Amino acid sequence: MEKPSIPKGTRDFGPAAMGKRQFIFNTIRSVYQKYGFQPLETPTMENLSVLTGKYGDEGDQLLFKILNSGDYLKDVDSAKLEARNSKAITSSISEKGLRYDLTVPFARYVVMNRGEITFPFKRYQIQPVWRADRPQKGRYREFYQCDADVVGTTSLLCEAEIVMMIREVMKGLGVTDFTIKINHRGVLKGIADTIEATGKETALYVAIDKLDKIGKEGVSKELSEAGFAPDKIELLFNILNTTGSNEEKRLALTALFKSESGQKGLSDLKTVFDLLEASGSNQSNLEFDISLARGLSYYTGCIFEVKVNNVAIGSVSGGGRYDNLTASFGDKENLSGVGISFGVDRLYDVLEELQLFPKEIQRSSKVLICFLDTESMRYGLKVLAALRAAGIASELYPDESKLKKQLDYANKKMISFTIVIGEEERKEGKLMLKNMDAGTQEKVSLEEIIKTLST
RNA sequence: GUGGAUGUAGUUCAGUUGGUUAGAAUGCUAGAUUGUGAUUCUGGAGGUCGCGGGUUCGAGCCCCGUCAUUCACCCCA
Repeated sequence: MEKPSIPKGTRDFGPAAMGKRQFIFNTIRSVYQKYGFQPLETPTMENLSVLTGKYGDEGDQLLFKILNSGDYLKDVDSAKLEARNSKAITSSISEKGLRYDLTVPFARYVVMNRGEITFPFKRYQIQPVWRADRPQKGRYREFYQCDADVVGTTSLLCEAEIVMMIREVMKGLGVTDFTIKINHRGVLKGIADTIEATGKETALYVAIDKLDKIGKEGVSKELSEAGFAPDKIELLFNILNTTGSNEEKRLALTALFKSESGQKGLSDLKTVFDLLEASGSNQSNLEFDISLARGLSYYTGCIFEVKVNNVAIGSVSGGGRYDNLTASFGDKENLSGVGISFGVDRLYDVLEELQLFPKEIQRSSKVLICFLDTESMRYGLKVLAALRAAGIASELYPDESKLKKQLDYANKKMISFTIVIGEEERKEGKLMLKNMDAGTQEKVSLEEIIKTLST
């Protein structure tokens, strides 16, 4: 027998891990619902025609494809098959793939159901996605995303609410030291226009996005290799060196940018900041980061990224506004959308590292009923029913074993109370309640136990 | 897709310039304790040293290949 294993980059989640994961899911879900988002689920697999071409060439390579059922080689062009040309025959042997993110399936859903949807449509979606890249720290082939998006409005209130939701989620998780980075694709375009990088925007954005990672020297090296002149690179760093408050940076760039898209980006950001102020929210944890670019090619307006400070892991959340998404599904009236996505798996690693998981979530039953003889077990069944009727998570040890073993079981399951039932207790009509954390015990009535454990 | 590191008990790891029967801690299990756990004491089970080949009188250790894990790059949650 071969040793069993699971595919690279996938994980099992045992009871301890699930308690922690559900804490994260519940926190995010309740914030989303509080802001008026409604749940949506889409299929694990999509038709490849939906997925391909939405994530760029790199993204297409990272799609997991599903082999057609049945005699999948029957209709394949034999010349291509003979030539071992995998790419050329992919379309004939596979027509479905696993979803790569939640935004594209959402856009697909909106286009398919737009007759029935009331706009602006606010939906949240918590489901796993799959990417076929090589796993590393904080990076998996199967992982969960928690998305919230609004489509059908260009109002910048959505952007402001995204900032507020991020703050609430982080607060609910107990994370205090974090930074919400915000930028705008228009600002990036403004930089590109200012240093006359027309046609080389992508190389520029990719390079400056790495600023905090590889530093000024790394970025200028990369840019000169991409054909940027030294004086342009110098000009770029003059812009990126803009310091001060969000407002100061915005004013400095407003004076500098000549292009329309640059000014549009700055005025959008001003509106978002104003809306936050008007909501009674300040700009704490919010940083206008001129060098923030983000990879996904479909963002067109504001872009977000959330970093937990002093933890060596990539961003735990990201998002932005996209204007052209439904257009790629042949939608004539192009809908604008804006959204945010939290990476549960990374949040998990962060909370683990900072030891922020509440202790209670790891508990299962609140009380374990132990018994010493057959008759006491039957007596315990009534106690068990009464406890459950009172809404107290409880269980009865199923086997007739030594008390030692039963208590050991309670310890391992981190059950904080046990009830011991023997001949004495049956006669007296009282139960021995034992606090497993303190090590104390006393004989009390069932009513008193229910009262104690209900709090 | 590119490059580096690591594979020894369920887990975390020792293992000398290559030398006889591969160890520890922890966990598991049974007992000391027939009504009291997380402390203590005693016993027990548990290993194809990732896999395949090579060098050697002799390989856990050296060499080659392979697979797996992991870190970094590209890209990304």
